[in-house]
Amino acid sequence: MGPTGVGKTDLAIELYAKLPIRIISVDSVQIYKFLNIGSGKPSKKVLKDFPHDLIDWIEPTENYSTARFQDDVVRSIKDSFESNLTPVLVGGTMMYFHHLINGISNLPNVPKKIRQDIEEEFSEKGSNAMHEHLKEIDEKSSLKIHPNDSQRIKRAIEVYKATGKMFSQWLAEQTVEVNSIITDSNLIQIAIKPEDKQLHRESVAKRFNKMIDDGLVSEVENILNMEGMSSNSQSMKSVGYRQVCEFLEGGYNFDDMIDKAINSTRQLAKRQMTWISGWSDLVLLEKNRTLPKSVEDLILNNS
RNA sequence: GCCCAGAUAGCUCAGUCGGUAGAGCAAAGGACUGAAAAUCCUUGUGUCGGUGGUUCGAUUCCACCUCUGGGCA
Repeated sequence: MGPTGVGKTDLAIELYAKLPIRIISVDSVQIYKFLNIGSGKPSKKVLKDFPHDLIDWIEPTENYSTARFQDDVVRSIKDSFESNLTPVLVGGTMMYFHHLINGISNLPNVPKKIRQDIEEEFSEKGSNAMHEHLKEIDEKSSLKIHPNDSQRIKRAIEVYKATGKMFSQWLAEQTVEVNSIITDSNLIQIAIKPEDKQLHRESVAKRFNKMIDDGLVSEVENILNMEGMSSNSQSMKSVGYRQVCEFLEGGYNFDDMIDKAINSTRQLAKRQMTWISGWSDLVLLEKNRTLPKSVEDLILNNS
């Protein structure tokens, strides 16, 4: 794991070349088909020679979630062990890693309709009024969630609407269990962090400019033209895609779009680093450092 | 050359009827239970262009200078 643009894929590929492993992607954007350039997805050729699970896994019109990821990744890890390959999970979606390792409550699905209704109500009434509403139905959650935090307010309300039970109640009752596939495994957690902050800032800018040169704008145009797609789709909310959509809709000029996208990418990397700095049991690698020998030994012993 | 406007935080700008200043963005730190590349929280930052004058006190008023726009020649 590690922030965007530190070379996680390269390291995984290197391992794949010499050890019996299976690469599983932990990336909430590369999971979408057609989001190639802007997600930093490995090329078709690389993916053919070094197959990754959970890349090109769902349509860009779909909504994905942490919960769905937990199911998908556990299945993938099982398959991997069954074929005598050590699963190597690679990616930067830190919350997916977090819940895989620490578990997540088993909560019921919320029907689409309810979510849409709340969405509408929200844009009518605004965040503070909805927070007041949450306070009436589920005070405990309202205390934990900041009145500006629209997303978490919506989530708490939708769970209540769908089940008649408070979100806080669900969390209290549903004990969080870590999947046995994790507790039974010999787990090594490795993070790559940028060797130098300033250098990483620059490489993020370079990387985005290269995405533009590689045709990110037309990639986004093509995706938006697909049946059922719009700039409101969840997949188009991700860094880079969001700013290009805004540019195509006339909100930003070209140069502003590039600046905003680079900034957002840096902010993303910072948030990813916040996860990492509080992470326990982590082997920390600087960029360009090779894996410790112990990791290779473990993989060999596993299989 | 003349006239006008401007010069304040890293950037864009607000403001001080004279008592040394504040927004947005950026930055730094943090949170994170089905959108997480999402969503949100907290916190700085200053020779107020330079020199002099008036004043108890000037970033604020005045003069000159420098620079940057725009207009007229």
